[in-house]
Amino acid sequence: MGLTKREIFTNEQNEIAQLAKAFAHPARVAILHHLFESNTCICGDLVDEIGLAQATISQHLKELKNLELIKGNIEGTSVCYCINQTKWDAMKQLLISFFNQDLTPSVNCC
Amino acid sequence: MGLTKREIFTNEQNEIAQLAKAFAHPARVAILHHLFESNTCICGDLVDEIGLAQATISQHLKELKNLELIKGNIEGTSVCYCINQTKWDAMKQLLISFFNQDLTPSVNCC
DNA sequence: AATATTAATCGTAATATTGCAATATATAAA
DNA sequence: TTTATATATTGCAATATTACGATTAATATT
Repeated sequence: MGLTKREIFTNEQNEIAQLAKAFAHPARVAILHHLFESNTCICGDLVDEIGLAQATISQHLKELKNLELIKGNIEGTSVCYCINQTKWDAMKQLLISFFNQDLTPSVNCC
Repeated sequence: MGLTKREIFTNEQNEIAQLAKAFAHPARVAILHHLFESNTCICGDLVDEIGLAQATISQHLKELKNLELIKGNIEGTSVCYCINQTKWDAMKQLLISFFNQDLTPSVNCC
C-alpha cells in the first residue's frame, strides 16, 4: 500500500501526473516564476528571494531538473538556471490539450 | 518540518500548486478522462473501469470535489459525478496563463 | 420488515514529500 | 596552498499521500 499503481494507467496519464507534480508545490511555482521574470538567468539568488533554506531550494531545483523543465549551466562556483524551452513547450502541449478536453463535444448529463 | 510553508508564497502561487495537485496523480487524471469521455455521467463504474478499490476511488473523487473541479448528484443509491465547468474554466485560465509566461518577452541568457 | 446495492468514512500500513542542519564538493580568490 | 563562496548531498524528523479492508449510512428492492 501507499505506492501509486502506475502500471494500471496509460503512459499519457502517468506522464501528465508526473509533469503536474512540478507545479504541485508553491516553492517550485515560485522558482519557475523567478526564472521567467528575471532578465538574466538566476543563480543562487533564489535562496534569498524565496524564504527557504539553501538545501531545500536545491532539492526543488533538482526535481525540476529531473523533469527536464529547467537546465543548469555551471559558471564558476555558481550555477545558472534557466527554463528548458523545448521541454516546456512539450509540457504545455500535453497539459493544455488535457485541459481542453471539455471542448470536445459530448453529452453532458448533470 | 515536512509542512509546506504556504505563508511565504503568494496566493496565486499557492492556488496554482493546489490546483496542480488535482492532476498530480494518474488515478485522478484517469477519473477526469472518464468523466469527459462518457456520454452519461459515470458513477460507480469508475471503480470497475479503473483498477482501484472502491474506497480509493471515493477518496480521489473527494479530493476533486474539494477543489470543486467536479460535482456529484445523488441519484438513488448511486452518485452521478461530472465536471464543474465553471471551476474547470477558471482552473484552465489560471494554469494556462502560468504556462504561457514564456511568451512574455524577456532576455534569455542560457 | 428484511435484504441488497451503492457510496462514504474510519482505521491502519506503506510510501512519498517537505524542510533543514550538517557535511561534502568544486571552483575562485588571496 | 589556504581560504572563501556557491551548490549538492546526506541524514533525519515531521507531515502528507496512497491504498485498502471493514464498517457505516442511505436508499431500493423483495
